[in-house]
Amino acid sequence: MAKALIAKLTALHPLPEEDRRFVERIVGHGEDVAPGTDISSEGARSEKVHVILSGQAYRYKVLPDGKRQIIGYLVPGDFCDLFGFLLDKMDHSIAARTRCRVVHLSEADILKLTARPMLARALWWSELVEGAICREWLVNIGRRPADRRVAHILAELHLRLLVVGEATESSFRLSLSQTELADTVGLTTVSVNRALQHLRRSGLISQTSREITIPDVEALREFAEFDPSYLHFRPLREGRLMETADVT
Amino acid sequence: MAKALIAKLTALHPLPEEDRRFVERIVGHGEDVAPGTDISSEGARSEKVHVILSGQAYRYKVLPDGKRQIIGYLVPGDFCDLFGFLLDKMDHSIAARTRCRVVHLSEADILKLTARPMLARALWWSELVEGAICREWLVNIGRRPADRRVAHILAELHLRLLVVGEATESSFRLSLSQTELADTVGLTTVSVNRALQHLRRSGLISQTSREITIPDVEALREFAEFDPSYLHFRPLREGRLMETADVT
DNA sequence: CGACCCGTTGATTCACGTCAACATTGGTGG
DNA sequence: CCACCAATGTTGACGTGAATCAACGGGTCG
Repeated sequence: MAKALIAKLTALHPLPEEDRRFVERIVGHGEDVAPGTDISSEGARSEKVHVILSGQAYRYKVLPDGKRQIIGYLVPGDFCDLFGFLLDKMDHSIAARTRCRVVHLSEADILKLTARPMLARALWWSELVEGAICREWLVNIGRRPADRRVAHILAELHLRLLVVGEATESSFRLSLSQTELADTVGLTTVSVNRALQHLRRSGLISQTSREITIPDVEALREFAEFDPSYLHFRPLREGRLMETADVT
Repeated sequence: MAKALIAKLTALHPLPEEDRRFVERIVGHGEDVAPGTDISSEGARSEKVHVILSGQAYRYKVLPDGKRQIIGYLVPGDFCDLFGFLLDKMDHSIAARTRCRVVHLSEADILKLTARPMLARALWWSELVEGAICREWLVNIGRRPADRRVAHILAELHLRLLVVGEATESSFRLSLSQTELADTVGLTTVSVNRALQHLRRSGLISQTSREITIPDVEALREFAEFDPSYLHFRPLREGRLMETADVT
């Protein structure tokens, strides 16, 4: 049940068998969260840290007038709310997109986790990558026209899914609705719809229902100005750094 | 010379005298960087971590067509590029806005820093807050009209400056040009200019050259939908957490 | 079968971008 | 001290990309 989490934590570095069993022991089995419900809400001062074991979730904020902005996606292995933990209270909400299996870790659990250099470092890494993605989204929303914006998020999702084995070289299943896509890239559903049509007509993607195929990945990326380096898939560099000490 | 850095690291918690002297020893005196020049460039694989001792800098990316998006501001005490360090290479650039004094820390230095629980925790905290700001910017750019966008960044800058004693309750010096403001909030200079005019005409701000006064802070914040909680100025909660162990 | 969510489309509006000129400021060197 | 220049701020006219509004079709679920 902690498979995804362990996979994530070992993406960086093999995890000592001891750490591995330690994680398994800690996480237990978690509980289910129904699609559409909050895992953690803005303003909450949770005593627990939530970790997604399976399913997908997203971070979001809503404005007074009801507009929503999605500010990140969470996949199995992700920690939801180190925020509520280290920083007073949550500054945004997290909702389950699909049915999710979520574990609640106590402060003590987190303490034990982060006391282990390898695990602590994995947490750091994951946080830095999430920050990098957020910055790239800022560029995407702030400076790109609608069609490139949509192309960019598609290219990102494709690669992220590819890396975890949930996409092929040239196709993937887009699990997001156009509404979610719109709230992610700062457009309306109508604009997203038209942007997708534009991408289809240009032959950059083709679509049957939610299955998206990308005939020429390079072409899509170029159009989207997508440079994958911000995803940092070659995680830690050969660094001696932190090999010995706890950078956490 | 390390004053600002120490101030930052102690914002969370008083730093043991020992840690304090340790920091002072490590940082040395740094070197000057002229305004407008990069402290760290996208794609760089720096062996060093840069820390701003004085002056201001910003993170940014530029698109193929020359458009620029500013994705964060750095103030004295901030670490520039844990990225280049933990994650292979820089995914964005950092430029000095004003003359900056910058120290270069080696891997060994960072190791020594982060080996100290208090300092490591301060790093974590600072990273989390930066992430929170980035997310709020995403909302700002993605979902707010031009005038609110500008109002929001003004409200944020005002508060951030106020906290470090560089603003009064009702006024501050806006050191950013309208061009920089525009690249921050994803608009053009013309739109920023008109948004500012709108704010002036509504009486939400008044301006003499770069000095901005805010007659009614609450009014501005309400208009901007600015809720300061994402800045997390009440840093760590009473948490026993990490009091004893190294969460870093 | 009806209710609802999702995708799609067309007509229209409007916020913001673009372009171009001009004013103002501040710094620099003669 | 003034002349010059570059960067910054301001303004108007105009174009356009995306929002808005509204309607409709298809799939799914109770």
